[in-house]
Order: sequence, then structure tokens, then C-alpha cells
Amino acid sequence: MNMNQVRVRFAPSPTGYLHVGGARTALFNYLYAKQNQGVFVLRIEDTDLVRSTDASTQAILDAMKYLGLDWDEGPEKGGDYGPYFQSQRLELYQQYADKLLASGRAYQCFCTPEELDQIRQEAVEQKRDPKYDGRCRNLTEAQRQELIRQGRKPVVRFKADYDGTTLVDDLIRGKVTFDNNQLDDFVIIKSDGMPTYNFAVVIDDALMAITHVIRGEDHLSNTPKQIQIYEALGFSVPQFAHIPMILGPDRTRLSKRHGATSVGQFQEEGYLAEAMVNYLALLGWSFDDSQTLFSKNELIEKFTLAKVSKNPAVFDLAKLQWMNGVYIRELSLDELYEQTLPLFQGWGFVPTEVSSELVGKVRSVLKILQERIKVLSELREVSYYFFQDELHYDEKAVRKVLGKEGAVEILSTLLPELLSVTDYTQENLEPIFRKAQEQHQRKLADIIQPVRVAVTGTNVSPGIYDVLAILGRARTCQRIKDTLALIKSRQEGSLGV
RNA sequence: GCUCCCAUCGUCUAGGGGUCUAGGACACCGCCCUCUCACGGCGGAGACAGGGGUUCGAAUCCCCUUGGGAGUACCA
Repeated sequence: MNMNQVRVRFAPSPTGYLHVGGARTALFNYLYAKQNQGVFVLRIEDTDLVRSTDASTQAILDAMKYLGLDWDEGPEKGGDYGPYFQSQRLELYQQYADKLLASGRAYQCFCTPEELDQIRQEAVEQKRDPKYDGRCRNLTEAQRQELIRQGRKPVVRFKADYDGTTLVDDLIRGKVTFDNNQLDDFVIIKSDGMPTYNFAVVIDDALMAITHVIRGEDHLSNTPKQIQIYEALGFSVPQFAHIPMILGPDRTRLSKRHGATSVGQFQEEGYLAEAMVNYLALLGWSFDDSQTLFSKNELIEKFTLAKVSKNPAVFDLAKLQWMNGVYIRELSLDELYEQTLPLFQGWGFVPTEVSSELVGKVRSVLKILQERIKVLSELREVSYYFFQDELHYDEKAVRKVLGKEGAVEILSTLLPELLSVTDYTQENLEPIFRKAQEQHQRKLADIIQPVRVAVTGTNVSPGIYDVLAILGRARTCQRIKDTLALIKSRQEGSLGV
């Protein structure tokens, strides 16, 4: 194996869905790996027995696939450095903990959670740092046996080195030094036998030959602890790159409180993977002063850790939406159709078996709506009137347009013309409206808007001739009749319109 | 509390001593296109957190203040 080969990893814990912050971390790792012909490892950190679920693991894998962040080693893929679930690597952690125990760099601690709480409380009261006081460091063999006999389940603590400083040489932040006296003897194996995060990452990253640890800045402060473990075990320390956090609009760490943060949710709402990837890449990274649109290949080519920003970035939904709109517009009609057909079927707009006539209709609808949507799921409300009989009138539009003087007359003169025009096509429809315009001596808009409201229920839609042509003569005329009746009934009810 | 990180338009950012009367993108505003909306085009408003240094010269280097973020668990 090439010893210089870049190996990076994304190591989510399956305690929820993949959120955008995690996805961005995964993306940066992926880009870095691809750019360097390296290996992208996916490892599941499921050592928290109570919070980890298989459903979460699956959701994360699905989200990764949707984004196209294909991993080279990991779940469903295997690899030479497995297993890739921490829960299946327990012997490994135990083995290395034993090593530390044997070399005197770790010890068993029998303190109960209550005792630890007390230690912390006292420390705070006395204005000392709330650190573990190391009281179990020098237990005698006899004392340990006694405690075990009492049924106490020990944890294993790392015997930290309190002297000097630990340097984290970060690819993004430069050299960061920590005073070792900030450390305490942290737990590496819990009483249930599971490793803690700070221990498991080190063992796994070392054993999996990870060369670059690219992860969120929230891990920067933990890095000194990890470095001490690397050194105590004689492992070589990988390169670190801590990328900035993603914040919500209120500048606190992005969370569910801020709305949609799960990648799966964005997928459901109709965000294209290309747009998500592009947007996420720009959250904390930039190329130059002008380019904002990047294909994935372009990102692989141009991404550099050196250009990753140091400051946290606020997640801007508006920009994501704009970008998604750009990518939707770039789709060919075939691609758009392929992406959206399942949605139309899910909404019950078209049946599972689509006739060729219906295919044509859907494509026509997509063609006129493509440049008007930012998210695929918007299609539902802006296209239902092409597929369903029942119309939902927007009250404001009805008042504003149909309540206008002359609306009834205009619709009434148009109706017979529409009923009798020979070919119900866009080209033949336009003259009818022009004619009516002259007849009534009104602006074209005054002729068109009542029709628009009558057939779509709203005063906003694609070009009216396109809409009518797709809708067809029968539906158009029926809706105009219905609308006329509606206006009449309202007038009789003396409610005005 | 302690430790660490960070600090350019509302947001993402370009900028790494002079070319900055600070550039781009989203959002916002106006105009054009126009049957409404959208797309597109054109234009506008909008920032170097504050204070000290260093220097002939600072958005760029150093220090302090302030502000924000993170860590400090038998969570990851």
C-alpha cells in the first residue's frame, strides 16, 4: 500500500438524521479525498447505546447517497480496515485500554456518578476548575479488589500528562497550543465497557490509517486529549483540519430550532443534490472573488483546505433556494420530468401508469413552470389545477380581479369564442383575447386576469395562452362558467364580490 | 468560571501593507422586458467592531477591549 495515500473519514454518530453541518463535513472530506486520489472512509460511531439507532444509520447512509458522497470504505462497502461500526470494534478498544493500563498510562476508577457530581460541585464552589481530582489514581490492589467485590463497575481513566503544552498543528487554524494543566484524567472506557468518543476516535483513526482528520471546530478543544493518547500508544498523529461551525440566523449553532436542518428533509422538499453540494461547499469555503456555481467535479478540482474560512457561517436558506432554482433551470426537460414524475404520482396528479398523452401534458406543465420554482415540491400548489377538477379560489385574487368592474362581461364575451374556436391551441387563443381587448377598450391585462383567476384560482400563473392550451377547452370553459356562477351567487347574496 | 477559536455589506465571502473612493453572490430597492408571476437585463443602497501601536503608508502585522462561537460528561 502506498504509505503516502491520503485517507480521510467521516464519522457520524447515528443518533439522528444527517444534518447540514455533518453533510458539509462529509463533503469536505470527500472533496479532499477525491482531489488527492485518496480514500474516503465512512465510520459509524455508535458507542452511545441508548441514543444510537439503526434507523438513524440508514437515514445517514441514504442522505450520503442522495448527495452523491460515495464512500470507498465503510458500511455496505467493507474494506481492509473494518469493521466500520464502532460497536463491532469493542475488543480493539479494550485491547488498547489494557495496553495503557499495563503501561501505567491508565487506571481503573470506581467513583460513582454521585461522587463525581460532588467533586465537581465542590470545585465550582471553591472556584477551582471542575476537573476530576484523580482520587482513584493510586488505589492499591487490595482496595480495588474490595471495590470490585462490592459490585462497583469501574471505568478506565487516562492518566493525563499535566506538564508542558500540547501543540495542535491545524491545517486551517495554524498552530494552536494548549496548556496541559487544563486537562484532567478523562474516562476512556465507560463502566458498561464502551469506549468514550475521545478514545475510540484515536484508536480507529490510527488503526484505519487516517492521514487527515477533517472535522468540525467543536472538536478542536478535544484534540489535545486525543494527541496525548496517540502519543501514549506510540501512534503517529494525523494532520488536523478543523472547519468552522454552521450557525442559524441567530448566530447560535444550527439546530432544529432553526427549521429544516436534516439533509433528508431538504431532499424531500425538492432540493437537488447538485445544489445542496454546491451551497454546502460555499459555506466556509470559496474559490475566488467571482465564482459561486460549481459542479462537483469542479469542486474536486478546486477545493483546498487553505481556502477554508476560519469563521463560522450562517446558514442562508434564501441563497440555497436561489441556487436550487438555478440548478432546476439548468435541468433538461427529460431530467426534470424524471425527477418530478414520482412527485406528481405521490400527489395523485397522475396515475402510476402514465399514458403517452399524459406524459406530454406533464412535460408541457414542467416546461412552463421550470423557471418559476425554486424547490420541486412547489410544483404541487402551482400545478394542481392542471390535474384536478376542484379549484381553490384565492380570496384576495377573487376580490381584486373578479370584483373589478367589467369582469363578468369580459368572461361572458370570451366564453362563446373559446367554445367555438376550431383548434384549441396557443396560437389560436391569442387573437381571441386581442379581439376582446379592442371590443372592451381595455388593457390586455384586464382581459387576461379575470380568465387567469377563473381557471387557476389565483392571479399568478405562467402565460395565459400556455395555461389554457394545456388545460384544454373543456376544463377552461367549465371553470369560466363556474366562476361566472360564483360571482352571480355572491352578488345575489349581496355580499359584493 | 477556565481554556481555545473567530471578527469585511443583513448573509456567504474576495482581500493576505500601497492598484481599496473595499470586489462578487444571495437578499433588499428602483427601472426595463411584460397578460400576472417568474426568468433575464440595467442601476441603487449597504461593511473593514472599537482603541492603541508598528510603518512613509494598514481592511491587511502586533496588543488591548468588546462581541460571537466552541470545549470543559461514564454524548459524540
